[in-house]
Amino acid sequence: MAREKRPIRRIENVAARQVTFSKRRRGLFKKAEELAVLCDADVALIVFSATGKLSQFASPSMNHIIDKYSSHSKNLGKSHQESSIDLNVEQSKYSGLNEQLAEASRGLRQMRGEELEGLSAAELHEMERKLEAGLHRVLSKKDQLFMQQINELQRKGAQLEDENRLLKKQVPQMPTAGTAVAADTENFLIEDGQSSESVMTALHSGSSHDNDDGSDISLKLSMSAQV
Amino acid sequence: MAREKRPIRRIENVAARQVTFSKRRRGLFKKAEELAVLCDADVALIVFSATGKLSQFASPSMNHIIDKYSSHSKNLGKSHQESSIDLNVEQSKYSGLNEQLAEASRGLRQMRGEELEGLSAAELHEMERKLEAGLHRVLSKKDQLFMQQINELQRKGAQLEDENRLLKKQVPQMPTAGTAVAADTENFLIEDGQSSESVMTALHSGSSHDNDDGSDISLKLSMSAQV
DNA sequence: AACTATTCATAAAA
DNA sequence: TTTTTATGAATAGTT
Repeated sequence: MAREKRPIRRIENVAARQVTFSKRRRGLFKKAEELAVLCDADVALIVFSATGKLSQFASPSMNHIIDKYSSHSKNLGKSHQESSIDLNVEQSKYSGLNEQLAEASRGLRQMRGEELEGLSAAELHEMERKLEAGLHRVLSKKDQLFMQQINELQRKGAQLEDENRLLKKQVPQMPTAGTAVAADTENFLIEDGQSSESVMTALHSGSSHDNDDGSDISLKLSMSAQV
Repeated sequence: MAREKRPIRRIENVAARQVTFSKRRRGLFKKAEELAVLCDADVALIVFSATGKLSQFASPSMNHIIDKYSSHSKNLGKSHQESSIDLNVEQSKYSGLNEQLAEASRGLRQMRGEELEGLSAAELHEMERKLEAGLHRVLSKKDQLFMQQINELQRKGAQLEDENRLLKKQVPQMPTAGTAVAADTENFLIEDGQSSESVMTALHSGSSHDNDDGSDISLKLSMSAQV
């Protein structure tokens, strides 16, 4: 794209390669962001230079896209049968709660409709209070289940890590996986004070906006989707 | 880059957006590959179109890069330093959402209080609709984040399992080990038949009679009382 | 890092 | 969608 057309082969000269890398990397990231913005697409770009330095761009977030990617590529995936540790999520718990939520919501909506017609305000208030308390409980329960799920997965992961570490000790030649290099990105904190406070809820309307390929599936589980 | 310079904003016209997406996507992937080849870099590019269609490119392989990325961005944190896999949960996201929830709930509750005093029903209805939509969005987001979290943990767990399996093969004293399947992750699918019916919400009052557990029951009681 | 001469990418139109 | 074409961008080689 300039003085001469460069054949697309590995640039042997190290200095030249480095310079080209800098220039093209900038261009690539710029284009990636433009695509995301212009076309409302989810984009994730990860680049490691030959020297191991990381650059990244992600449209909603790297985690979001990697998750989406994982789900997308293997929905019919295998099930780690060899492992004694089960990493599957029990969905049944959630679906049950979601049904309750839907039902409660229906009730609430109905109640409100009646309210406009003119029943005793105090009476309605009491009913509403009860309903809300119920919903609150259900939602709290849902959060709790989510947190339980996460905690359990973390526990199992830690367990696997321990086992892993032990195994590595027994295999001297085994190289460790990750190369440590620079670092950056966003990172995580873990605290734990689960929510609290009030609650609420809701779900969505019947129109199933079907994607042709339902890539977004994962977030539909609970209650709905479009953010 | 052509007849006219286009501002980098979301293209509202759907057809135009689609056309631009096709063109730019091709260009972006081409550039990504060129960078990988010319500069001997590891590159991973994942793109989901607005309609959910996936496109991807990865230099050595998607799994390789995602793993490398995971190791790289990991823990500035505690434990698990030996492992390249980060099992920490990002919690900060939730706290922000919970604040929003609390605020929205406050608004809703307040609004209901006013309703009893007698403002225009239509007006109130509109306000309620808006508030509910907002709550809906926040809750959906929350669920989404939870699911993301769980997906990621599962993915990482699966990764550890794979690594584990590999290690076991190399340890004579430890017989078991399955056939190693290449590949990656897991996942569970959530089918979706999403509810339907719109809904909504409620929040609570201060009294926390925490769920001992009979949340379902009490909820159903209040509902039936209502109906 | 800055500067061009070129090639490339692409917006609009078909 | 793909092609065409006029034009804006990206960048290879140079300074």
